[in-house]
This record gives sequence, structure tokens and C-alpha cells, in this order.
Amino acid sequence: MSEDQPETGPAAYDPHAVQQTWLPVWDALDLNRAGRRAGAPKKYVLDMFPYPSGDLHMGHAEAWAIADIVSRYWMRSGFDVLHPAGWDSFGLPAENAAIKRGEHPAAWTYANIDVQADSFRRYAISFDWSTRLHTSDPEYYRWTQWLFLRFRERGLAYRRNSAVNWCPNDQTVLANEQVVAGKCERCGAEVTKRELTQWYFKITDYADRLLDDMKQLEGHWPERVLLMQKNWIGRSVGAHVDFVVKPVTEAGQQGHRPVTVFTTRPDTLYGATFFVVAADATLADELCAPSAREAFEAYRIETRKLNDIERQATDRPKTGVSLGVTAVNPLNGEELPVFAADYVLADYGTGAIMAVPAHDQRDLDFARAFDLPIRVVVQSDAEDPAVSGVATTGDGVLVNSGPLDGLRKAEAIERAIVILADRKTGAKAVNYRLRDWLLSRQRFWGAPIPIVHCPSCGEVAVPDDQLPVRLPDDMKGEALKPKGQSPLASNEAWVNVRCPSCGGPAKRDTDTMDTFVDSSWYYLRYCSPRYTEGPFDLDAVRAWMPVAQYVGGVEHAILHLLYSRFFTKVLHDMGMVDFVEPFTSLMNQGQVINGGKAMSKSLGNGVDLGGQLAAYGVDAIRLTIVAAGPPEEDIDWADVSPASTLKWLGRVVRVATDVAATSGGERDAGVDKAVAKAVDEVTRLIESHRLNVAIARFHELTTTLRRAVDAGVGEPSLRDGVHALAVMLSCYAPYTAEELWSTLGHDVRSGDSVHDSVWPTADPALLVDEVVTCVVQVSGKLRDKLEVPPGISEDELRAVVLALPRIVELLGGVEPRAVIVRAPKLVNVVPG
RNA sequence: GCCCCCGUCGCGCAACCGGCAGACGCACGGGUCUCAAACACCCGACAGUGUGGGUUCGAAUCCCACCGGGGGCACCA
Repeated sequence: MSEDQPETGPAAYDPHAVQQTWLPVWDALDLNRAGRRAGAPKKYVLDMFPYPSGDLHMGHAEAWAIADIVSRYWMRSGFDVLHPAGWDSFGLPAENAAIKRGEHPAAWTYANIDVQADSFRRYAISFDWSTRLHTSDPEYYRWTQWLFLRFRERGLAYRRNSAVNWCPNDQTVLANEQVVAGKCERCGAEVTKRELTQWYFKITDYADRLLDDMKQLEGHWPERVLLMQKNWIGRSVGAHVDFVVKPVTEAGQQGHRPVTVFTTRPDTLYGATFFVVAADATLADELCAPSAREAFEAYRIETRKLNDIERQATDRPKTGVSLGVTAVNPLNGEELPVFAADYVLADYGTGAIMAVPAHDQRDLDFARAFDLPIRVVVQSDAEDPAVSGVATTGDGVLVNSGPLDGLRKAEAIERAIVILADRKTGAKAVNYRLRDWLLSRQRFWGAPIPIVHCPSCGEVAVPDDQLPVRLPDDMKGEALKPKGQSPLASNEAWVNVRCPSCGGPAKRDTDTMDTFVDSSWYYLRYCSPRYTEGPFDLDAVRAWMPVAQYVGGVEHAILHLLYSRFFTKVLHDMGMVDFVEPFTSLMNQGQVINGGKAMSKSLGNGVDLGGQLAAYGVDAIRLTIVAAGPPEEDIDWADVSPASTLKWLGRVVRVATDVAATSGGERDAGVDKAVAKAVDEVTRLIESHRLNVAIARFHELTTTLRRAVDAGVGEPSLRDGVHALAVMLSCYAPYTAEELWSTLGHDVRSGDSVHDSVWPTADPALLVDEVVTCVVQVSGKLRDKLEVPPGISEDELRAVVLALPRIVELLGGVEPRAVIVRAPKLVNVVPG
């Protein structure tokens, strides 16, 4: 006997045999095809599509189990469901693997995709496999390129030179969103700055709408994600104020020039005592007086040496140099000394600020370091900032501020804006923390940017009928090594082309697009994945979109999700879609961890999904993952027990077998009621995404049925119970549910599958109890209980309770001060 | 530094609008079956919601403060 296999004795349930029985049958039945329930209302269920790095792991198992429950639940509930499959198959790991193995990135990529596809199939995800797409297919990226060109036509894709994030390890630029705490999101290397001409999407044009449309998502997206997006966009309202910068001495220097600053505190204009320009901004270079040139250049070189982490350390002392010019305050005509400093950011606001040391901590720190005046203009109870070293930012009354004197902060802000507007030296303004999306990458394995650079015509778009601009098939291994510019640049045959406009010799743009561009519109492509007339068929998108349920990790809260929302809004403005938000409802699944820590190779605490599936079977793993807690919370694999889940599945199958063997007998009202209650509750629980709690109801129903069988309850009630359990369980444990279904006598092979069955409904009559337990409290403490009819009136219930011996005794003859009656469930007696 | 979320039996987690706290699972103890064990089945106990205050007839749930844990942003004017 197999003593080394304690979980699977001879009598135990064998999940592998069950899997082998039903998987081929399902393949033949093609149960998950979108459009199968034509005419029914539609639902679109989507997981954030996977990146093909090796086989599936525990994280995939969780995310897809969750989405699959929703998908199957909606199928059972009569919806026509689209649950598509595809891969986000461009990206760096494939390229790095190709370099190591001397291959083309496609080899590794498509081999991994096949492995994952097979695993998904066995894991019984209800995919419509006919939708399958890969973003690295030319049939897909042709349309990524097409969309890029449409964005460019609208002025939403442009090229500019500026200091950008550079990953020295991956040898490519990165978007702001891909820099986490100064490090490359992918490889962890410290990000440096480089001056480069790069392609951008003008996402900042959509900042307001990205913010305002979040109202539609409230209650349907995790609050946390909405908050993160809100912070990331970072709208701040204030004013633009026009200063005039002029030389300190007139002789030999450039004339006056206007310089605008952004401030959220125009009320403190009279408190400005100096002026600061970002040292790395071209503005600083332009303003610098000849006398200050040498010091400025030296400072600028020092500044550039710093990496982002050093530079952003808030406890770093303030540094800067004078630019030898002054800025004139438009409100009081005061001339302020102008400095270049690295605490002012070149790419936020206008890259220049008015410094109000009394009411801004950074300005105060700088003023103290450079011995500049500190002037309080908002009087409050707080200590003088010049003494305390702490800037006051709260409310107060304006002083030393001419026309603003006596006003409170909020009023003064309004008033200052009016005055500025009257004098035409400023206006109300809004600023965003959000930057434009840097989309070009100096890497090979991505969609080429469909632009040709012509010496005479300049930037020329590749005509639509010449798309896709294909990646060359002949580049492998060493040829893909990063060298600071795209590997494509070294491929002469690929780079040199005729200009589409003048026919003269020209060169292709050698950068490829950020893979987040690919994933910003894939959900639209899924609606018509083989469409050849455009990125998607407008009618198909109208039919399926927006996505009813999106499932994915919170790590994409501000990357993929923000980008996709942006794309959708642009497509809306292009008239291609008629909605502005792509994902109606979002669920963030937690992570699967082990022993309190994220699984990692270095810790050696990884749990191999394949091994778990081999030991316990697909259903036990799916159930274990989902039962462990709410979908959005992390699961510690050390806390769960797939072995006991497998035991329970065995118990379920045995009950079903026993029920199938009974015949005749009377219905049992108790069992009927229990089944109705379970159905009612499970339905509500799944609808509200409390997927784990539904499993507790499955356990209860199983116990009820077991006891009923043992008590000799008649077949009709038992059969209905197993039927309901099988259908509900089909969402969670597809194989076992089919086994139950088959046990009940359904001919699965002829198409009567539990995965084509109809969700049970609970007879409302069975949900009403004949008696309810009424709780009797005295001063809120439980003192007695009694059974009452559900329809009992308040007066009746009050009389009954006040007559209870226990209550009479507790009251001791004194009239109660109050009797709160919530018929039929509760009475609270408050003694006098 | 700023912002957000979470603290319930030994563990993981339940509890609709404030109204019987602890469903369900794990672990634990006992029993039935067995020559014995495994499997299976049955039964069971314990413990009151991080701490302190407030609102209320009544608080796990609402408010305030603190403690502990997790996360986001971070020189953003």
C-alpha cells in the first residue's frame, strides 16, 4: 500500500483521473466561445494578460481563478460572455534571453507562450481560445503602429529633446511611471539622467479628464487605486505670475525678459524675497549674467553628477548659485535676487518659482543657508519662521501685503488672482504632477516606431498601407546587445529606406515602443482579434466593451491602468469608441506569499504551481487559493491546506454518489430550505465578490446533504441539492463539478455539461422562515430569546416580551424607561 | 514629511443598514468503524473584536487619540 502517499489512499478521490476524463470532452464541446449565447446580454471578463516568462506560477493561478469564477458565474447566469486569452509578448526578458542563447527573441517568446497556453488549458480557465492574440505578432503590432500615427496626427505623439530617465543596465530610457524610488522598475538599477530626443504621448492633455472621469469608477474600482491615480496626476490649483527678469547692471547685458512662475500661494506674493530657477532648465542658462557664468557652469556640472536618489533626499542641504540678475515682483515692484538651484524641478510648472521663505519649508531652508530675508505675510499663532526654522503654511491673516492686508488666506488667494488678472501680469492656473508619457525605447523586441527620417522632408509617417513596419527576422544573440541606441540602428538593410514622401534616401526611426503601448489597447482588439480593416471592428467593440470585470495586480495601478484610460479617451475623441472608461469594474487580487514573505529565488521559499497541481489537482488548488481569504488580500501558502481541500472534494463526490444511488421517498422541507438558502447566499456572495465566503456555504451545504442522506431523506430533495451544488461549484472546481453532474446522470459527452447548465434560483417561499428568533436585550445586553412569527406586530412583540418571566424579574416591577422594538428580530428594554 | 488602508478564537478568516460575535476551514481533544492503523464519519471545548475615550437604548461596525502592521507619494512650488 502507498504509505508514502497519505493524501491519496485507495478510497480517496483521484483528481487526476477526473481531469483526464473531462478535459478532452470539454475541448470537443467548445463551451466558452463568445457569441455562444447570441442574443443574451453580454459580459466581458478580462485578466491583465500575462507576460510569457516561463510557465505559470502561483500568482497566475490566483488571478485567473478569480476571473474564471466570475466568468463561469456569468455564463451560468445566462450571459453571453467574452473571456479572451492572449499574451503581452514584447519586452525585455525575451531580448535578454535571446542575447544569452544566440537566438531571435521570438523563439523564446513563442515557446513560453505555448507552455503557458497548455497550462491555462489544464487549469481549466474558461477562455475563448479563438480570441488568442500576441502583441508581438505583426498582425497585432501593425495596429499599434497605426494607432501611434493617428495619435501623432492629433498632436498627441511628438518628439522632443529633454533630460530623460536612463537605465544604464537595460540601456534604454524609461517612463516616469517605470522609475520606482529612483530605480528601474524592471531590473533595479539606479536610474540616471540623459539629454535625449525621444517620443512622447501627450497624456498631460488628458490630465483633467483622467481625474474627473474617476467619478464613474468610484465604488467599482478599489479606492486605493483611484487614490494612487489621483496622487499621480497631482492636480494643484494656483496661479501663473509673470515676473520680469532684468540685469543687475545695464552695461553689456541682455535686456528685460518676462519669466512666469506657478504658485499655489499667490496670497504670499508680498512675502517673496528671492527667485529660483531650476539649475538644469534651459531657462537658467538663458538668464545667467556673464559675471555669474563661471559659478553657474560649475554648479550645473555638480548637479548633473547626482543621481535621482541623492537629489531627491529631502534632508539634503539646499544648494544653489546666484545668476546675477533680479526678478521684479509684479505686485509690489520689488527686485528679487535670482538663483539657480537643484531643489526646483525643471519639468514641473515653469521650472521657476518665487520663493516665500516664511511660508514654504524648502524656501526657508534655502533662505537660511544663503542668509536671505524672511518676511511673514500670513500672521498666525505659530512661532516666527525666522526663529523656529519651521515655515508656516496654515491659515492666518495677511500682513505687510498692501491690498491683501486683513484678508484670510483663502480670500487673499482669490483677491491676489483678481489683482494679477487686472494688471495682466498673471492668471488662475492649474498644474499637474503628471508628465507626458515617454514611449520610445532603445531596444529591439517591441513595435518599431513607424516614422522615417528624411534629410529633406524631416519626420515622415510610414503610410498606413505600408504597415506593419516589421522587425527584421535575421537579428540574433550578440546583434541585440544594448549599446545605448537601438540594436535596429546597426541593421543597415533595415534602417535605410526611401522617403515615403520624396522618394529620396532616408532612415527609419530605430526606436521601438514601450510595451505599455501594446497593452493600452489589447482589450479592444480582443473584441475582433482577426479584424484586418482597422485595430478593431467598431461594432464588435460596441457589443462587448467596456470590460465588465477586470482582474489584475495592484502593481499596475498607475502604469497600465492609467495608460489604458488615456488611450480609451483619445479613441473616444477620434469617434472610434462611444465610452470614456474601458474597465467598468476592477478587482485587484493579492499576492501569494509563503511564510510571511514574497516568494523569491534568493529566499528559496518559492512554491511551484506545477508541483502543487500534481499533488492535489487543479480543483483543490483553485479552491484553496480562493478560500484562503478575500480576493484582494495576500495568501500565505504556509497557512493553507490544499490536502484538506482535496479531502472535502472527495466528500462531495461521495455524497453525490450516494444520492445517485437513492430513489423514491418524500421531499424534505428542511433540506429544500437549506438548499434554497445556500443558493440565495452564494449568489449574493459572488455578486459582491466575496468569493471566499461562498466556499463556506458550499461546506455547509455538503454537510447538510451528507446528514440528509444518512437520515434517509427522499431522493427528490437530495437530487436537487446535489444539482445546485454541482452548478455552483462548477465556477470554482470545474472538474469535480462535472463529475458530480455526470454522477447525477447527465450525458456530458453529448453536450449536457455542467458548464452549460443554468444557475439555480432559490424559491423565495423557501427563504421565509415560519418562526424567527427574537433577541431580547436589557440595556443592550442579551438576556433572553424567543421564537416569534415573522409577521408579528411591534405592539404584540412588546407585550410578549414585557410579559416574559425573565424580563419581569429583571425589571423588578419598575416601568421601563424605553422599549426599543425592531420586529421581529429584536427588543431592547431599558429599565427606568 | 504628507496621504491611504488594516488590527476579530492558537492560525486563516465570517458577521446586510450599528442589533444573538466567532460562520467556514486548519490545528487540537474525544468517539464510531478496525485485530490495529489509515481512510471515512460523528461529537467537542476554549476564547469576546489592538489600547484608551466618546456618541448611542445598543458599537467589531460611527467619531477622536494612541499603539502595531502594510501600502502609496515624496524638494511637485
